[in-house]
Formats: sequence, structure tokens, C-alpha cells
Amino acid sequence: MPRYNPQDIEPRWQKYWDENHTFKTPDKISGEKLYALDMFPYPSGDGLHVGHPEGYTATDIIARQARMAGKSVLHPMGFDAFGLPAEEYAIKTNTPPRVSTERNIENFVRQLKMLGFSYDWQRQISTTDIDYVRWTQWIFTVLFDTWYDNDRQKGRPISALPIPDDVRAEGADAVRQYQDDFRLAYQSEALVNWCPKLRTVLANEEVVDGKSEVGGHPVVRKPLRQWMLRITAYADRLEQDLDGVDWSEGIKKLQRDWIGRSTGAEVDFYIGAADGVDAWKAARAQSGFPRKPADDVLRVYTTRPDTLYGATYMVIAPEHAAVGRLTTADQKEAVTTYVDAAAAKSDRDRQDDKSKKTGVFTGSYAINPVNEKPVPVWIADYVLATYGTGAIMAVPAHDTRDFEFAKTFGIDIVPVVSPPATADVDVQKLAAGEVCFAGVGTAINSGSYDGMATDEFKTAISKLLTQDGVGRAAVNYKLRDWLFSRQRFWGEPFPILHELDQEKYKEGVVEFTGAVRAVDMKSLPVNLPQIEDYTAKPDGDSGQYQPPLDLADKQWLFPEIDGVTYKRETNTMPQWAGSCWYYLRFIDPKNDTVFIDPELERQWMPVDLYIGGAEHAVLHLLYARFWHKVLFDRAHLQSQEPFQRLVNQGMILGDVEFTGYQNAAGNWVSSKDVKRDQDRRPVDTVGEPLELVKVDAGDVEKSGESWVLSSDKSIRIDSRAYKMSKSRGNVVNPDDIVKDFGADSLRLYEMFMGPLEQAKPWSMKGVSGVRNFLDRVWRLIVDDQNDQSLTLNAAVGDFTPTEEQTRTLHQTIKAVTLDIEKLSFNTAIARMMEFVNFFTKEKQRPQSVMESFVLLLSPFAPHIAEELWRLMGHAQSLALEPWPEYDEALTVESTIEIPVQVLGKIKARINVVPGTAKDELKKLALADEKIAELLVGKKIIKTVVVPDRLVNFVAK
RNA sequence: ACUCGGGUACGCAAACAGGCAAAGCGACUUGUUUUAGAAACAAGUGUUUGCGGGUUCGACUCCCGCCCUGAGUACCA
Repeated sequence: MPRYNPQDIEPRWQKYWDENHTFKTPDKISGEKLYALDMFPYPSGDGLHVGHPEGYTATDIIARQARMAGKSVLHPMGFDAFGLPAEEYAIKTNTPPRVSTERNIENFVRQLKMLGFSYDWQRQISTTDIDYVRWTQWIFTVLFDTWYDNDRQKGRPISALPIPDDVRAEGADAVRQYQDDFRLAYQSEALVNWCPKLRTVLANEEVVDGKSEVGGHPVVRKPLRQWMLRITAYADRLEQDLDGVDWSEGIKKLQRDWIGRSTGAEVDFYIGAADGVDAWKAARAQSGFPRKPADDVLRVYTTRPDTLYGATYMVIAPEHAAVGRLTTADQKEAVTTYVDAAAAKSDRDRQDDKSKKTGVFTGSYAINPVNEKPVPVWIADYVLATYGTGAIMAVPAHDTRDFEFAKTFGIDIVPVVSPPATADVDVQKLAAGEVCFAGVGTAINSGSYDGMATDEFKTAISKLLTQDGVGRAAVNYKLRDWLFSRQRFWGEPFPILHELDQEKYKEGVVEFTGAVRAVDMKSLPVNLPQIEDYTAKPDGDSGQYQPPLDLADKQWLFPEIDGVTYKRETNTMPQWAGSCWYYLRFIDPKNDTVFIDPELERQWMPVDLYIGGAEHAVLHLLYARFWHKVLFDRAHLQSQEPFQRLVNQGMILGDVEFTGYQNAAGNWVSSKDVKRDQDRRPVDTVGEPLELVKVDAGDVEKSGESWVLSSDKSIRIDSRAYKMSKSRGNVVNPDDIVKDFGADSLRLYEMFMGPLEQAKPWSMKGVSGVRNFLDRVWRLIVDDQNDQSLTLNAAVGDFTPTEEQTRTLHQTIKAVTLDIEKLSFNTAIARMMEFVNFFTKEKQRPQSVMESFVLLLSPFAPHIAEELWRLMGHAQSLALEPWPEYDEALTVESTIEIPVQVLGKIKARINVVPGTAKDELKKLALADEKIAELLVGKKIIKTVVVPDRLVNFVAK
């Protein structure tokens, strides 16, 4: 077998690793530990994408190298297998999702093994495993049993929640309701996109122009009972604890922005009977600021309480509870029309025309608490019901959105902040209400506060508002509570039971008492029920949507416990649920008494390296951190943060494509003359439609900055690499690459393409390039002339390495070792290529040097490395061989060449011994003929000497 | 619009706590050898780091402005 033949080598070694459990996680950690984790994939029917092996190879290199360096390594893989595609497939083919999911997982495992990843397959888990679902449900019961104690900044058991006396006096039901208001898992009416015709809830992306994407049926925004998780309670900790983790600043910022903490004040504006203002103020001065506003006030949140004197109107969201109360008879029709129209718009549609401000006057006025002036109350959809209090005080002089609105509807604009002299604002225009200034400055038109700086004013007014009981300092987050329920089949059922009215149930009527309980630990898991026909849609009474689980048989749906009948919760959890804690289960995947053994958790957590796509930079990581902190607070975990180091791999794009444009007559149009019409379709300068035409790479050439058609250089061609997608037909299948080039080539190529975190286009030529490298490695050590058997290349032998060979080896070990640490795999591979280029020329290749090199190569291309290792006489796998070490002293050159500059321009080079002293270097440089010549008659003003780097003379 | 990346040879890239620009792979050229195709080996080719200014003895690297490009966010009061 002369030639390098991965198709023969690779399956053989994969079998060997499998049979010998080569990558089994040690039972006990000895020495340093490494937990290297990949974001586990959704096992789609399409199989692995070339994007998957990118991150997986990176963690695999780290894991393999760490094992060789003597660390205890945990490197597991599993599957995030709940989710929509399996359910859609079930509806289409009436295959139970569990069946298709298991089939897909099998295919994924085959592909992953084919790539030679060193996972401990004994620990494989899937979020859909019933043993796993059990603990996901158990964690939900922990969330359900927890409330957030703001004083202690900690989640605590609901039984520890202090119950106010007045609540307790009202009885058990009142206490229960009070508790439910504090639970981290709670039910709430959330606004969703509801399509009555399809009887389903739609995602924002599925709604176009107020109609369903499928079928074009009307969609309305309507409140529906949903399960929510109170992630906002943890907002501050989720933000602060980012300081302690090794993530890129970019991702931290992404999370911080998503949490979106802002500080300001809540203020109540009086909207009761006109003659009641004084009485109200007096009462408030006594009672202070109430926790929940009564019907006689409109509560707003503002980050600029210092602009209160400039509030000339108020706006409430169309969904605000006070809409009905505030609308006068005159305005009723207009308001109803507006509110209905707003309800028909999805969030996305509202964004699309956010430049135009719309709204309607309620007919009512509110009283500004600082100056007791009445201000009109408007309804507008630029105010979001879900942020702050759903109502704002509008200060058009100092907020761009309010300014646009006030301009549109002719509302007063009163400036109350005078900009600092440095600000680029026309003060005249500002005073006239013609421009808006959103910065800070000094107060004007603000009563006794005139002249006060913005910051000072904020503090002062907050104090006064608190004193008068009409306001208080407040914090708000962009982060919303997490809408946690889905009306789908293929997800974890909630371990929740709704108590039924027992009398009515006996009469065959299902009516809830409102009491809710969690399923006992011993009754977990709650399995998904059998469903006969996935195409059936449950019939809702009165147009209410019912989730597929309502189709389950009575026995599942209505369990009886201690003589009381309940109805199970029929919503299911979102796909995020299972991925929130899988990294914990990998540590102890088979435990059936606890979700993770505390001792094992202490040993292995946190995850030392977590690699995955940037698409999960916000939600998945935020959710997982949230669950982790709750479990920590409830003493089920000892670590505060799950992922110590996080790296996002860049996306792998398709091969670069060239596109040109042709008009109806088939003539080329240069891409610089192409415009877009309203529908973003390409047109030429006079608006005639154009057709996109793919151009072969052989038909274009580079002209300056751009590409042009070879046959007509005036025609500019667009060049770009696109995301891989089925519709574009540029998807690369890992199976094909392995078949044509081998798994080692695929691994090596994906690491060699460029920096891990950067997006990069795929190139088949690049794959053959690294395959070429592996061929060279093969011939370096193997005698490829011998067709009969595998023998060493005649140049390899038991030689004493020359000085240069030793230096090359040690330089390579050093570079590769450091590059792996930095996750700079592309440069590590380049260094190994240099090594091979050097030794290919050597007629005598010491076997010891070749062995060290094979060890260096093994984390990247494990199959060929194992094969060569065996050829060199080793019976055992190299997976646990010690990682080669380098001697710094052996990496240094005996002489180096350094440049000599005059006035920063290189004029000569001198050869010196590394470490030569500054004075000596200067002397040597001056002794150089050329330099001496250049310096004749000049005065040296300054000499810059950087040892081992350069000498620079500044001379005149 | 905002935020964060990125712009180095024909393509992908390396160097950046300021100090010899282009390591490595592909592409391209030539030669040698074997050849049905191809492959292997050897020797070569390429340019001033998007544009303009500044700081410095010295700038791909730092600062300011602009252009192009990718990704994310989207009325959060």
C-alpha cells in the first residue's frame, strides 16, 4: 500500500478507538481538568452541514492535545432533538416524531464518528431521552417553587415568601394567588400573533402585512394564557457576572445590550375627577408611592425626570388598560378604529413604518404633578405596551420620537434643557420648537430648578417626587420575561396540573378552580401521550386554540390524585429548555437519583471551553445562565457561571460566486449601473427590469478594485460568497468531502481556512491543498515505492539529528503548542507545513524527530497520525502519548540578520549573534561600509537600538 | 439609523503591547520524470497593507476623518 489512502486508514482507526474506549472520560480527575464542549446540534434530516465540523474540530484538537498533555478531559456530544421540523415531518407523513428523530440521530452519530472526533460516546444524550426529559421537568418544578428575594438578591423557596397580614386574612386562595405572583415560573396573558382561521399562534416572522404568511389569513395580536419565566428578576446578576467570564467583549456587549438596563423614575399623573387633584396630592403625601397604581393615575417611566416641566402630552400604548377609561364619548369611534388597526399589525409591521408617527387623542387630560398643568393623553403605537409601564410622558423638545409626533399633530413644544455651548444645536430653533435636543445641559422653564445641571436635577426631582409620594427612582430592562410555552406536540410536557371543579367535572364539564400544582418528583417524567393522527387539529370551543396535547386520551389528560381530578397542562416547553442544562448532564449522564451528582459537578464545572455559532450568542447563553443561577441559588449547584471561556466560530460560506445582470434583450449591464426598485428587484438606470445571471469564474478578470467580464471589460460583475443554502445550491456535504479527500483532510482544511472566529468562504481547491500536504507527510515517512507492504521511507532512520534539524523541530513544537493554546489553528498548520517542506529536502530524517512531529500532527489529523505512529513501531494508540516538549534554548538561531536604518529607511543588514548588547550593535552598525558612507559629513542626532531587532540612525 | 467586526498579491491568509511586510496554502510560469488522464519533484512569478490626514527616529499596527463590506439590533421613553 504505497499511497496515502484515507478510505482505508480512517474507518480502521475509528473502529479501534470505539472498541478500545480510547476516549473514555476518567472516573476520577487526576491533575488538571478540561471540559471542552460543543454546542450540540439539532439532528435535522439533512444531516451534518460543513459548518458543524468547524467548531467540533476546534474543540477536538484542544481535547486531544490536553489528553496528551496529561489533563483529565471531558469531551461529550449529544443532541438537541425537540423542535419544529420533526413535528412538521410528523404532520406530513404521520410518522411519530420520536421515530424520525431517532433515525436522524443515528445518521448524525455515523457522520460524527466518520470525522474521528474524540467524544466519549458513552455519555451521548438527547434532550428527548425520557430520562433527560424527567430532569428538565424537575428543573421546571424548581423554577415553579422559587421566588426572587430582592433584598437578598437570591432565589428562594416559595414557602419562604413573607405573606402580608392583609393577604393572609383573606384566606388560602388569596395566599396562593399572592405566591403565584412571585414564582419564577408563572402564567400570564401574553400578547401573541393569533390567526383565528388557522387556529394557531404564529411567530413574528410568519406574519406579513397583518396576514399569515401561509394562506394569507388575517392575524390579530391577542392575549393568550402562557407560561412565563421571570428572567427579569435575574437581569442585574446576568449583567454583572459577565465581568468574570472569558468571553469576547463583543459577545458581552451583545448580552448587555439585550438586557438593556436603564435607570430613571416612575411618575404618577393624576387622571381622576378634575376637582380631586388637591385631595389626591394630600393623600399621596401621606401614603407615599403605592406599589401598584390605582385607577385614578397614569403611571409612566422616564429616564429623564429632569424634563418633567417640558411634558406637554402623554402617550399610552394601544393595549394599555386605561384606554377604555380615558376615552371620551366624542373620541370613542376614532380610538376604537385606531386600536383595532394597531392590533392587526405585527411587531415587524410597526417597525417598518416607524418613521411615520400615528396616534389618536383620547379626549382626556392628565395632571402633571410638578406644575399641575393638564396635558392631553394620546394613544400611539410608538409606545410599547411591554416596556416600562406602557405609558410615557412626552417631552417633544428633548426626545426625537416625541418631537416627530408633536410636529405631526401640532402639539406644544416647550424646551426645558439649555444645551451646553459645545453642543451642535441651533439654540434659536430649539427655543422656537423647530428642532429637538436629546442631550444633557442646564434646566430652563423649570420653575425653581432653572439653572440646575441635568444630573443634579435628576437627583433633586427624584427626591422630591418620592417625598410627595408621586414618583420614585426606577430601573427598567429591555429584557422581557421569557415566554416559555408553545402550543406544539414535540416538546417537554409541563409537569403542571390544573385543579378542576370536582362537582362540574362529574357532570362532564371541565372548569378550572385556578389552583395549580406541580407534579411530584416521584411521578416524573410526564411522558408525551400517544397520538394517533398528527394531522388532526384539536377543535377549540369558542375559537380558542388548543394545543395538540389536548388530543390525548382522557387517562393522560385528567389524572386523579388523592380523589381530586386535574387537567394536565397541554402546552409544551420551547426547544430552548433542553439546551439550558445539557452541559450539566454530560458530567453525570446516567444518574437516576439526582440530575447531577454534586461532587462530580464540583470537579468538572465550569465548562472550560465552549465553542459554537454566534446565532446563540444571546438567547441560549442567557437562558442557560439564568437556569444555572436559579439552581445555584437553590443549592443544587456550586458554580455561579456555566461557561468560563466562550468562542464563537465564524460561518462557513459557499464558494465565491460571480453575478452579472442582463436586460430583456440579453445585453449585459454593468453592475455599477444597476439600481433597485421598491421591491428590491434589480433594474437599470431607466427602470427596466434586469435578470441576474451567474457568471463562470473563468469568464471574469480583476480590473482595479472590481471584477469585470473578460469579453467586455466595461461590464462590472458582482462577486460575493453567500451563506450555504439549499435554494442557492451551494451546500457542501461532509460525506462527499470525506469520500473524496478523507476526514483528516476535511478537519485540516476547516482549521486552515482562516481564523476560527471569522466568516470564510469554502473553496474546493483549498481542500485539495491540505490533502496535498497530508500526501507529503505520508511520503516523508512512508516508502511509497513499495507496493507490497507498508514500510518506512529509506530516509527515515536512527540518525542523530543535526543542529538545524533539532532547531526546526523545537521551533515547530513551540509554535504549534502556543498556537493551539491561542486557538490559532491555521498558523499551527502552516508551521507544520514548513516543517514538512524542510524535512522533505533532508536525506537523513531521524525517526525520533519524525515521531515528535507525528504527535504534533495527531490532534489535527488523528487517523494518519495513528497509522504513521504504528508504522514507526508502536503497538498502542498515540492518543495518550506525552505531548512533545520544546527547549527554548534549542529554538534560537546561532546568528540573526538585523536591519540598519538611516532616518527610518533600511540601508543595510548586519549579521549578529542573538542577544548582542546595544553598544556592540551600534558599533557593528557603524562599522558597516554602506552605513559609514551614508553618514559621512552628517551629524548623528539620535541612535535607536532595539536588541535583536534593528539599529536606526537619525542623522542630518 | 445604531452597535460590533473586517478591508494586506489573482483568491484564502500571516505579522499588530509600533521595529526586516507578505510565513503557509491555492493560482500562475518554466523545467524534470512517469503518463491514457493525472500525479510527483524542482526552480520561479507577484506588492507597498481601502482612501486622506496626524503622532513618531520609525506606522499594516496608535489617533482623527472618509469610503466599501459583513453581522447583529431596531421607536425600550
